[in-house]
Amino acid sequence: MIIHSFNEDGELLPEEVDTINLLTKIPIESLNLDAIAVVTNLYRIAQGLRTKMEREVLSAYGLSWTSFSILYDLWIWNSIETKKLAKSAGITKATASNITDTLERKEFCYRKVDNRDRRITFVTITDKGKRVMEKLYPQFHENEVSIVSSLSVDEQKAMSKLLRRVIRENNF
Amino acid sequence: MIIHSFNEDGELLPEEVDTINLLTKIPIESLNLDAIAVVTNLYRIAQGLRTKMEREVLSAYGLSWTSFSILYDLWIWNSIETKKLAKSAGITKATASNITDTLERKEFCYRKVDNRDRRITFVTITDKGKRVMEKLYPQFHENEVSIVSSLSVDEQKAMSKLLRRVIRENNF
DNA sequence: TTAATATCGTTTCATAGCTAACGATTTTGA
DNA sequence: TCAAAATCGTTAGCTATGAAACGATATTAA
Repeated sequence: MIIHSFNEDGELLPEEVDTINLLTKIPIESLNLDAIAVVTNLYRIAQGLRTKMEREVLSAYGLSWTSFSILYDLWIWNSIETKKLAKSAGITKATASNITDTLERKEFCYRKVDNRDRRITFVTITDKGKRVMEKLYPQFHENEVSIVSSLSVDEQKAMSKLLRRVIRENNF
Repeated sequence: MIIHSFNEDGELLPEEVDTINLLTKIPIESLNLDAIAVVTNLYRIAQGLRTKMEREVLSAYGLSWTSFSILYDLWIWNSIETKKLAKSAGITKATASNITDTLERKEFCYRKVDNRDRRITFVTITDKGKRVMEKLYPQFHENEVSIVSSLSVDEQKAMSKLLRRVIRENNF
């Protein structure tokens, strides 16, 4: 009956119905089903987005989602420290270092130690890297638009507004 | 000035402002800034969510995000085919196979071939696995609730509704 | 100045994750 | 009936990923 009151309008996805049916049988003091719905569905879209982009756009260029996001940052900022690169992509410095290796091997970027502070390494996009992004990004963006096209512009704006609040509150 | 009309209320995150400033200089026929905002912020939360959970909850149990999601599915369904496991977690069968290896080594689950169709392998959670989830899940859920607590219940419901539409339209 | 501390990027090592190929099994179609 | 096709999970070989440790450099404190 929790299901009933929670799914009066048949709004829930089939997986959500299964999950709630089973979770409510498990002895947990307080279960916040709305929070579960937000988190689960949010992550599901992110995962789908990533997989779709890798399959339909990025694989043709031999780029993973994370490699792309690193190259994207380089495209936007031209030259940037490894640390900022890692933070922006939400990965560790170690991973950023590895991915920079890969991108460097493909000649999409190069490294240069900062002379003023020799602990810092600047990563810079090459012309080859720029050409790839100029060809790649329009395709990426097209898919991006397509994925959210089921929402009206107002709904997109409303969604972004809520998402930003979550980002701010959690320092994401 | 695009920025101006787009950020009249100071709503945008600093990274968004940087990105738009630079993207609008790049020659791309049509740029849908609302779509970019939704996709970018959505993924950013998913990444933050995953990292936070791994650091603050899952690492104590030696579980990655994906290992957890597999174990969670087993907890909910008790016994399930490898293929469904992979689909539910949004990973390939190969990865699901690897993670099942790891979980089996920790004695959180075991495999059993289906007698009616010997191509199918059922993965089943063990008592040890269940005990871990009973201890782990409340902590996970607590964080889940905390992360979306900046939204009111109505906002959470509205958000989920929009998210579900995107999932349905994209078959995510 | 010098010693202690902090910061930055890399390396190491384990697991996660993908694609492609494979062996075993079941289903289909002539 | 029986060969061809489809399906399932695993393996092989690769890159991605993070934690921890490390070397080099910079900053701080005495």
